[in-house]
Amino acid sequence: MACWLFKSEPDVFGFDDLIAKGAAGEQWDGVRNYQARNNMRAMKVGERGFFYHSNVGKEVVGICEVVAEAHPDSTAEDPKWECVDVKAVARLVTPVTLDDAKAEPRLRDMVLVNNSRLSVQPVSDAEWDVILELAGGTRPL
DNA sequence: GCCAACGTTGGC
DNA sequence: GCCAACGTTGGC
Repeated sequence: MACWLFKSEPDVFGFDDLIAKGAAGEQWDGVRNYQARNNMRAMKVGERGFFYHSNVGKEVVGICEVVAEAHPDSTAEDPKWECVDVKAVARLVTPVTLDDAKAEPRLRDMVLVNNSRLSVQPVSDAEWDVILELAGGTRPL
């Protein structure tokens, strides 16, 4: 199973906002970037992703799970823009900051470290495990 | 608030 | 199809 990373500004839509949506989750709308859209098209129900807070915090705070595969983004005028639905599943015990990720040699090639502008990113299995290790694991919502 | 990096647009 | 101009993102 592939792993992912979703970026959002907590001022606009943070992890707590996703938690508030409950088990039904929420569509990850607003993406207007082909690379990010293509990443969402590749997602399968049940795959998990990190939830990263950009600008404010600059840290990975939780884990979410895909509950609906890519479909047209209802907030877009052009149906070429698609999005998946995700729900929150767990918090990280300790958020992992961008600085933490940059300081970790095993995350040298992580997209988060190298391409800060991509809002939906693939994460390798190895990177996934390293982030969880740095986070000290997860705790239930 | 600034600016670098990146992606998209549109003129040629 | 190239590339300059422009807009946006996000770290600092």
